[in-house]
Amino acid sequence: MSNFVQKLCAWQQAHGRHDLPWQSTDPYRVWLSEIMLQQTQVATVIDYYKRFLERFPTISELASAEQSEVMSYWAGLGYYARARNLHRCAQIVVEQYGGVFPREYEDIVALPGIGRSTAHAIMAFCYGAPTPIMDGNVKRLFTRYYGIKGVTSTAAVEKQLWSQAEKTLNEALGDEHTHVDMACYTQALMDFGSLICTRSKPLCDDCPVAGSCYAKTHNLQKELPTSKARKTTPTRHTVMLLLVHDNHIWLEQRPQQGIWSGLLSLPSFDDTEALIHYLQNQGMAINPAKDLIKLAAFEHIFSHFKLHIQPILVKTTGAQSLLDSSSKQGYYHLHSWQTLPIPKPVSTLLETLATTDI
DNA sequence: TAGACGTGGCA
DNA sequence: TTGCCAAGTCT
Repeated sequence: MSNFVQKLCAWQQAHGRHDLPWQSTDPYRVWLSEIMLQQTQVATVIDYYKRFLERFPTISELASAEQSEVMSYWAGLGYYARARNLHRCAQIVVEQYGGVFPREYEDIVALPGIGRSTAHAIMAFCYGAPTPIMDGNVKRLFTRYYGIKGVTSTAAVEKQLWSQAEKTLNEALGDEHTHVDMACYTQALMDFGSLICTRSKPLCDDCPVAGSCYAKTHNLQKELPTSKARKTTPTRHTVMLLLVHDNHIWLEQRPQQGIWSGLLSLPSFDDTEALIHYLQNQGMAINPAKDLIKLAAFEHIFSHFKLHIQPILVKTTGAQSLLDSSSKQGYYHLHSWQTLPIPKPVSTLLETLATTDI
């Protein structure tokens, strides 16, 4: 079943990226790009790569440079151990291999900053070695295509993925009717993961292997790869308006969708900016510096997230809107809202307000 | 082996 | 603003 490999290679030739500045069989260029691309997006790397290569055109020139100068060409890229390892690696290649990048896997993977995947990538691109890579793109593609469940960073799933990658490749290589261009296939895995089998909203309509894809067949594109459990509950922020008029508080009914659906609550906004717009739309002349009184913020815990609530008090003496019984929005007396359907944190807030001197 | 390592894009 | 992730490796 080497169809997968063949289809991906065909896709690569037609739709893949062919103009990246490091695409060649020169180990120095490939190695440098692989290091820069670790956990870093292509768009970010391109300029750094060009500048770096211009200053250090060969491994020997890199090896003989001062570390501080090497670092200066890396500044801003992040993960600076990569640059230190790169420099040290260049010196090792010069000293131990006469300036010629090694060809054997054991030698390559022993170099600083080069792990299993990078070593395989260098060998596939430069030497056409029949060996698979395993990066974020391949993980996403394989978990979906083969329906591999579980968090991909765990040892067990990682092992499965490598094993599947080898199996897939070996089946193609074992088929005497199939020629596998390793550089093309390796680039295909990464381009495909980055351009078609994307994290969110994968372009299954443009996918040549969608017909045999587990995730597509079972409609599990969103569930795969399995995302790891969050450690801390996420925090959302909201700003609540306490619009007070003559011992009355303005309440509105929550939308039917989302939290507290249908309950009465204070007008809520993503930020103060939105709150000001709201007041202006109500025809209120607002001086944000003077009329907006920030009360103490607090947090409300839901099952799946924390809500950070910033209450803002606005006292108005302007014309009073009447309580509209159909929309339920309007001014409620500060001492007669207790029987209304109001969410806990809001009633707590109103309680505080009613017993505070305003 | 889980955590650290940087920065930027995206929802 | 927060969280997640991106051509991973090292300790």
